[in-house]
Amino acid sequence: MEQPVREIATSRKGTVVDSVVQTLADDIVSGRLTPGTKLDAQAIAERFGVSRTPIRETFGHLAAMGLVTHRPNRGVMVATLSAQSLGALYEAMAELEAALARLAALRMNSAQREALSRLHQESVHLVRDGTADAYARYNQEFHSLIFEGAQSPQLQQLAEATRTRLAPFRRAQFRLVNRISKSWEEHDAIVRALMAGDADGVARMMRLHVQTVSAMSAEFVAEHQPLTNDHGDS
Amino acid sequence: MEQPVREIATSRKGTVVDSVVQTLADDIVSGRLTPGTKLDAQAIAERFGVSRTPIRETFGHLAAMGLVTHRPNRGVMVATLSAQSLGALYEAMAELEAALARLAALRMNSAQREALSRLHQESVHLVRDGTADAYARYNQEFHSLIFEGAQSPQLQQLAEATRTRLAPFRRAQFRLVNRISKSWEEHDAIVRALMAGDADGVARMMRLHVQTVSAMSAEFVAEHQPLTNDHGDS
DNA sequence: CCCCCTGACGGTGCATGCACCTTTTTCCGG
DNA sequence: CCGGAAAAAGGTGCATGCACCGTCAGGGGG
Repeated sequence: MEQPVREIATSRKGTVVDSVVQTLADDIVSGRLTPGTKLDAQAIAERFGVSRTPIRETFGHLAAMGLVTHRPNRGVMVATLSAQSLGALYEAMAELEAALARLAALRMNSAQREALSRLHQESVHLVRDGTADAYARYNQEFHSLIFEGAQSPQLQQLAEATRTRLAPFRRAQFRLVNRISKSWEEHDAIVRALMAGDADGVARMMRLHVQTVSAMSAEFVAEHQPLTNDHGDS
Repeated sequence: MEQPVREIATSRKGTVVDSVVQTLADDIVSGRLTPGTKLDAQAIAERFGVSRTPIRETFGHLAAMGLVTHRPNRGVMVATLSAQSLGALYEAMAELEAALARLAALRMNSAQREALSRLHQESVHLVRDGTADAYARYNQEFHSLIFEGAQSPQLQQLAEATRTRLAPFRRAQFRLVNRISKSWEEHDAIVRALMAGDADGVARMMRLHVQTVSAMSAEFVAEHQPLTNDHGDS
């Protein structure tokens, strides 16, 4: 037996298990592990050069995040979502983002408003000649700035957790035709209302914006991902 | 050495650890374990007649719920919240409940509206001659009916999780003078707006209602609980 | 007298081993 | 040849043991 290849870069951590959580969560969020994939505790343990005990703990964390589902005595697999569960998650996301946007409209200081406005304006060119990835990065930053502007750490955390759960299913929504330009226009309306201090208007627009994304994503999933029944397949 | 007394009632479940999670979570939520209490893995293991391994996993679950904080190599303790963290949590709760109330106003069917209205009307007498506990139970039921009426499972779950996190700190807010009658009046306004289908109004009132509870709770905590320093944690 | 270093102690984090549950394969009856 | 039951194989859940880290007490140096 040759020594196993440890993926953990620096062992200077106070926690071995958290590294694995980070890595696996990123694998799922980034799509390297697709929904439905079964996670073999032994294989992962060997992959990280640790025993199964911390891996089991890792699975617990991932399950708590909703990234994997855990059936007793039957292992864990990357979470799959039925169409309605996905819709429910998006609805939650829409309400969370609407609430955060409303608070942001009430609380952002001038520097933050400036930063948001600048980011948004500088992204105009992405609409015409940006890649889906580049726009996705801008989009992420846009929403993050609003999250921070809301100055509501717990609500922000809930939104980010929900965003993480949704990540495996939002993979490539910006590839849909015209989605980028529509998205940018929605952002534009949001920015203008936010600058004007129209809190309720911002909330309403943000809710609609996320709902639109939801519809797009559902469409995309329906086209590209044959199944997604909650559990129990074959 | 007599055999350890197992607290787990029936062992006919599919998960030994979940029982412990349930029990400990309930101990914390109900106040039997107060914030700041250190949890000794060995003692708990013996108490439930199991080894430390599943207890460690249990701790992970509780930490994920935010009920305990986990310092690496230094054990876990029942979560304490600083005043500002508590405020942030209540703010999140207010926004979640407002969103749920708004959806409930849009989606509740007549049977659900009827049930809510009846519950609320039948609780009138609690204002004058009910105990704090009795009113707390009605209050719980009131909010639960609205949660269900919103028909948004994910958002409901977030709200319930947040409610659970807050539980250790809301212990006896209804003991404050006049709180019960004020609370009932707020509920009354909410019910009337909800029956009228005024979604935005319901949301606004619910947000204010929870914020009021927040202020009461903060006051109560300030009076009865000397300290609570914390540090955020996943 | 106070501070810091050091050694012992307690407790956590992880490895390993074993029992049970699930699943699959095989064998027998129909 | 096919269906079902029983046994084997694989994997999960938990117990136990050990190494490392954090904490605290005691002693030596400043």
